[in-house]
Amino acid sequence: MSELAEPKRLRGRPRKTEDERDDGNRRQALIAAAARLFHQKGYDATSTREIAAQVGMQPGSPFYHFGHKQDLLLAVMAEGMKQAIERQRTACAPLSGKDSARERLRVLIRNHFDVLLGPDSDFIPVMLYEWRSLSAEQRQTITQIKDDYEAVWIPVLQELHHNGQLQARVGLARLMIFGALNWSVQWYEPPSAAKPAARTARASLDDLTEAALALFLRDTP
Amino acid sequence: MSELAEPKRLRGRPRKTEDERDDGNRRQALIAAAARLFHQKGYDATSTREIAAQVGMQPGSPFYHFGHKQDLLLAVMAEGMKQAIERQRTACAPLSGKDSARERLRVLIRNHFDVLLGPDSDFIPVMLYEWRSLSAEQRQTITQIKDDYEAVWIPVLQELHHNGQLQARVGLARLMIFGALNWSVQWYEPPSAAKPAARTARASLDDLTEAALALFLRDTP
DNA sequence: CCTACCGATCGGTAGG
DNA sequence: CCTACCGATCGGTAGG
Repeated sequence: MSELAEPKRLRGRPRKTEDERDDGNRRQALIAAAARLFHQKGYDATSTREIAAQVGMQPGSPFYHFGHKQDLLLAVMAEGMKQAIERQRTACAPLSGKDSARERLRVLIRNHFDVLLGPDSDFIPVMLYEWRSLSAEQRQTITQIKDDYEAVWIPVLQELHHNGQLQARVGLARLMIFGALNWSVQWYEPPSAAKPAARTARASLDDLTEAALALFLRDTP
Repeated sequence: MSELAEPKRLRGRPRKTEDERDDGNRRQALIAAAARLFHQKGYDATSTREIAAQVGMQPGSPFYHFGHKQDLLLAVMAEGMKQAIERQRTACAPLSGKDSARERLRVLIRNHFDVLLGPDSDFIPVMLYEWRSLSAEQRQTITQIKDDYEAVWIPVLQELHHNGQLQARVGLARLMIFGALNWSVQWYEPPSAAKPAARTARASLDDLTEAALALFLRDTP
């Protein structure tokens, strides 16, 4: 009785129903698992077998979806940038022409920290730290998407530069600002309620954002 | 005649003379070769065989000097930090109590860029980007040395904070400043006379230093 | 997507 | 430090 009444199968291979075809589904699962493992252990230290095991596949099966391990890495990065651009667009949507350049930068930085350190934040760190493992053409592909992402920042930084709130040359300032933000992947630990006896008060992503603004920008005149 | 008159052997295995024992010599050669390769291709993508070949050893011979590949990685990082601390001390030596905090920070940043991007700059990038490949104890070892290096920065940043030249909390400011500087490893290309038709005017390490100061510090009142 | 498999490479070791 | 070697693992493939 209970067996027949059980609507969900918690073990074994998932059923493939008519309206829930695998299609890109398994592919997406591979990308997500790869992102997690590449982030945790690095690209070279992760075997395609581990990725397969994480999604319940056999060792050779990832190569049905991706010809080479490198293609999986590219897919992780492309998916991550796609999401990052989408989230950036959403974050900027409420902004109007009335918002100051400082406020617009705040929104961009806050969203960037979220993409780097928030939930589902395996993809972009992989992109930042596994660049070396891409082929030359693959780098071109990602560079184009990354340029799209950064393009939104440039007019904001230029306005701040003209304001006098940002002193350094805009080109170098952009590189250093992204460095300061991206490096947080190396040291940031989210404030956890689980570890109440943490040594130091952990900063929130809002704290990081305010600190970054205070570091980079002069007070508005 | 000419053979007997030839004092140097340019080919073959180097002679081991009485007063030129190998001792740490070969060990140092392994560390230097490992630093170069780890920097170029990453730790996991570099085989101990390649390192051996670079110094003219047989595939198994590095393990006479280092029990494990990981120990070689630790040695690269420790050697790099030792040199970095030494260079930082030398750079700071000419400073006197009369120098402003801004000037002291300038010296620290300029030296840091040199350690990251100047000649013989394979070691520190390896330390920054291969942290993940260390064991827990190894990380402790390096963390201690790194704390020594950063300790010199803290009073300088504190003074700038009290001055009002540095606005952000000193702790977060330090992390973000190091991020901005360390990230340069990812994008910096030295200005090369060899490539006169370079697309953009390449920045020198002095340029980077000034840009960093302009980005982080307010004008002295 | 699984089964069954291959060639290559890798970290590491024994014994001198 | 070399010689000779081993077990393990890995990316990738043929064939269904």
